[in-house]
Amino acid sequence: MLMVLPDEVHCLKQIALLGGCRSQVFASSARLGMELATSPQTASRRLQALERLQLITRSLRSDGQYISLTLKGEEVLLREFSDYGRIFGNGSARHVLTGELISGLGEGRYYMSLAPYREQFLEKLGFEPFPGTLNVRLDPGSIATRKRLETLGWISIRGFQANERTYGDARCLPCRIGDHRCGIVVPGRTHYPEDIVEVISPVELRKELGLSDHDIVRVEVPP
Amino acid sequence: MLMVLPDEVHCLKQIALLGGCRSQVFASSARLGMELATSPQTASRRLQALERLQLITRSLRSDGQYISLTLKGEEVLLREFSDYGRIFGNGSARHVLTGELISGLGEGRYYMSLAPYREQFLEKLGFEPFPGTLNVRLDPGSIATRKRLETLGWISIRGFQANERTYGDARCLPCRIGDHRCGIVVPGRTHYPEDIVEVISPVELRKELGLSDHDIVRVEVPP
DNA sequence: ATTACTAAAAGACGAGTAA
DNA sequence: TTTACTCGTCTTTTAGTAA
Repeated sequence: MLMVLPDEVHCLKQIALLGGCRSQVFASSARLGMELATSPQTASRRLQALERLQLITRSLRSDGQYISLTLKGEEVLLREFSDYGRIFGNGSARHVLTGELISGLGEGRYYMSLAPYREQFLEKLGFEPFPGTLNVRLDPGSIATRKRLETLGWISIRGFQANERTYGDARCLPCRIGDHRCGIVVPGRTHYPEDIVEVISPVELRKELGLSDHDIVRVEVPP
Repeated sequence: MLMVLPDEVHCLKQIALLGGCRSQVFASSARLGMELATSPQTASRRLQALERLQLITRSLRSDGQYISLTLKGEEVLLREFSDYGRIFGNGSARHVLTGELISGLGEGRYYMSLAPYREQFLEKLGFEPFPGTLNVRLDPGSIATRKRLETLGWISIRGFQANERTYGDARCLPCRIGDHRCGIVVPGRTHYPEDIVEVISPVELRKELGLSDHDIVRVEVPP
């Protein structure tokens, strides 16, 4: 687990605020120094540090530099956002994700069949998951909403060891599809594609709702 | 405009995460030092600094201290939250505030009658406000939602000078009550009670919706 | 104008101590 | 155990310089 200093997070945030999340942003150290209330030298050093931490990428010009956040950098900020979300409560806002049903690789089915996971879902979500997951590729417009979900109350699922293998941690967010209580499941540390969510439920949703590939699915949070 | 260092914000955030926003939290410098990855001495110095900035209040015991955030401290954090909200987009989530209609002090009516304000509302919101505001005292459950609104796209209203007086800045968030497009208005710098929102609209809502004091009002964001 | 380096100045850090 | 000092050390900052 790498340590990012508050000063560095602050710098990263300013870059993101300038638009460094969506695209690269042109900014000189002098300008960044203004925003951070430091000297250009310090701002420059911050950028070097962030680059070394692989939180940003840069391309230098003679009159400034193009900066953009890496995925890793965005994750650092997302974690901050999540902290603040917890501080200020998650309100009663309703989040709706829409996307198209796709077929996964069958990995979900495998993991959902493992007793240590099943037991935790039963205990923490209140239902035993059907062995299989519903994979949804989000509409572009739902991706921002997906990021917002990070601030909500995820239930953590602990990993375990078995057969000389390690099964990782995961987390789960209660949700609903139609009238069915479900859960969005995200595997622990790995970097998961941001436009895909994997949903479990007590029943086989595909059959229950008569869904097939490319159908539009609507996931609502909270349930 | 006071300057709060990133290290100090970080410390403030940890206190809030421990529950310092809702009530006072018992924490020793040693414990805080653990969370902040610093020595107890540094954590202690941070607390002293935050107290001097009036961002927290403390009461010392022989075996630790009770800490709680002040309103000012919470505002600092809220501003951070708002920054992150802007970075990660504001999603398509729907926020609903409910509360009881109360009668204001007539100040809203006065301010809404001033041409420089009226013109800005027309330009930026798309309507000329009825000269008067609807004051709503939020249900306790809506207060967290109200805080969440801070991360959304507020429209800024500039103040002006007239008759040897200064009229302050304000900001406004488009919303709706029933089928009427409205706006939540918050005066600039002053400390506004967190459980009250002031709503403007192109029409006299009290008459239009047949409302009177103590009626329940439902404000939806976005419109 | 920029970035990045070096070196002097400033400031923060944490061990030790007292209450 | 605490908090909050002091003090020596070390890190960070910024001014200055070069590219």
